[in-house]
Amino acid sequence: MKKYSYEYARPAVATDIAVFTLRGGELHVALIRRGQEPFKGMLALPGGFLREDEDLDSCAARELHEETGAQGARLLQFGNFSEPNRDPRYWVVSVAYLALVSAELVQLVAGSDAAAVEWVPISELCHKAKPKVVAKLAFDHAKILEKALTELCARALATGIVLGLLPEKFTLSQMQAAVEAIVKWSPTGSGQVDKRNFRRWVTNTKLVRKAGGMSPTGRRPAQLYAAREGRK
Amino acid sequence: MKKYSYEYARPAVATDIAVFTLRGGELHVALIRRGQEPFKGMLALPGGFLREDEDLDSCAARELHEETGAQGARLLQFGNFSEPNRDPRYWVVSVAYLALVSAELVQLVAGSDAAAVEWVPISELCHKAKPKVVAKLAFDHAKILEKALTELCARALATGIVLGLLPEKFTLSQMQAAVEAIVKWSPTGSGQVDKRNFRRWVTNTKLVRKAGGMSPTGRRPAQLYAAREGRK
DNA sequence: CCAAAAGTGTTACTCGTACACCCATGT
DNA sequence: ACATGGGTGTACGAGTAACACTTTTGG
Repeated sequence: MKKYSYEYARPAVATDIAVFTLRGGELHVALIRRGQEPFKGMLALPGGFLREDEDLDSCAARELHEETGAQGARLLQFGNFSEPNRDPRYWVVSVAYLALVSAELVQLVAGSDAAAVEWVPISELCHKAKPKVVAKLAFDHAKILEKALTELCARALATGIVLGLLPEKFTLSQMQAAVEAIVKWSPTGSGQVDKRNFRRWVTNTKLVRKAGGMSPTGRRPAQLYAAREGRK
Repeated sequence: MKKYSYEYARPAVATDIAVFTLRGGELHVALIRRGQEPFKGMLALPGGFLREDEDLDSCAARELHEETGAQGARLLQFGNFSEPNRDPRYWVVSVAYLALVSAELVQLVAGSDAAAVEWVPISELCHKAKPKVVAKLAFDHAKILEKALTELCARALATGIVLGLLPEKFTLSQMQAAVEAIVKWSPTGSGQVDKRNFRRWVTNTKLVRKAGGMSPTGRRPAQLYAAREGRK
């Protein structure tokens, strides 16, 4: 059964992914209800082990696809977790990613270990609009999620990362709502973004282009935009 | 001989460290002349394998100490390198660190594989004041060093990272020279720092404190400063 | 007295931020 | 007609970047 032998001890290397999406205007993260010990019944981040024929980014993309069906999403590596006994079973080093997916394009599927994947609102995991995760998660995943949230907040405005939360075409109001749903969890965040400043910022940084057409949702129709090529 | 067996393949996990210092006003990096195949005779970054009782940061600190004698230096994790065949011998995933040490406090020592450690000026590895590494290094270490340099440039001014290059007490001119020795390799860098702006910046950000005493070096004596506690 | 590095303020500009009103449409 | 979200410009303050001369010492 144990087919792989080495002269020195080696850790298993895994990627853990904090997959975020927007549902009903609220930021959610995809979590797995563990079906086995250890931490049976607890929530954990999806993830899986690195294979010999892939690098870490490919591994994260593969796991993301296997567990959410999402393809080509924005993936961002943000940290390594290597404390010796973070997994009670055996030695595991995890590389943590965060991913942003558009709820419309995703269907959660049961993972390879037949555990259920669910969208959990951040508000159920953190209290008081701070990135402090108070919920109990399996392994050190509370710590990982906390760092993911912190990274996400820090980069929400700096890069075009929010675009991952949006459908292919979107209005600027939707985009602003997405940013606000993120920065709500910022440690320093007021949680409010000025509409005119946001629109000036978004047109200066050439992250989006007019996509033509109007959205008939709401009262007055709004211009549709799309992410500019170069960074899907 | 092969005492460790696992059900699935596992990579060896290593840390590779780009150790920078200042010698004669020039930025140098510590490299090992490999004594064995593969890449025998070529230069490589120092590094070593993760042990079961330590996390990645400890591993990097240990390797740094073993190969340079430096202790308590500033270590910054900046990337993972996991391409499947980056090591021709077997499967290795590397976590890359950069470290800044003060030349005065360091004695390079031969590593465990009895290979020689040498300080190599960046100007011998890169041409044209850009962080592009043109020298041939073992494995993918040119790529790693390139990313290390890019990170270093990006953070030279943003954080107190340069303080690692300086002795315990230093003058502001020395500190500015250290910053300039780094940003010289910046992709966007003019390579010049304004003296008055630098001094205002360094006193606003409370990174240093007056250490008392004057340096007799140079013509007119200069105030001595030291890194403020909280961040050595 | 001359060479060489230390030390010191002000101005212009850019960027971020705060703020209020009219417009187009569906009901 | 009115309620709802879409869309627009300006003024102030903070932070950044450009700029030159006097001071202190050793030779």
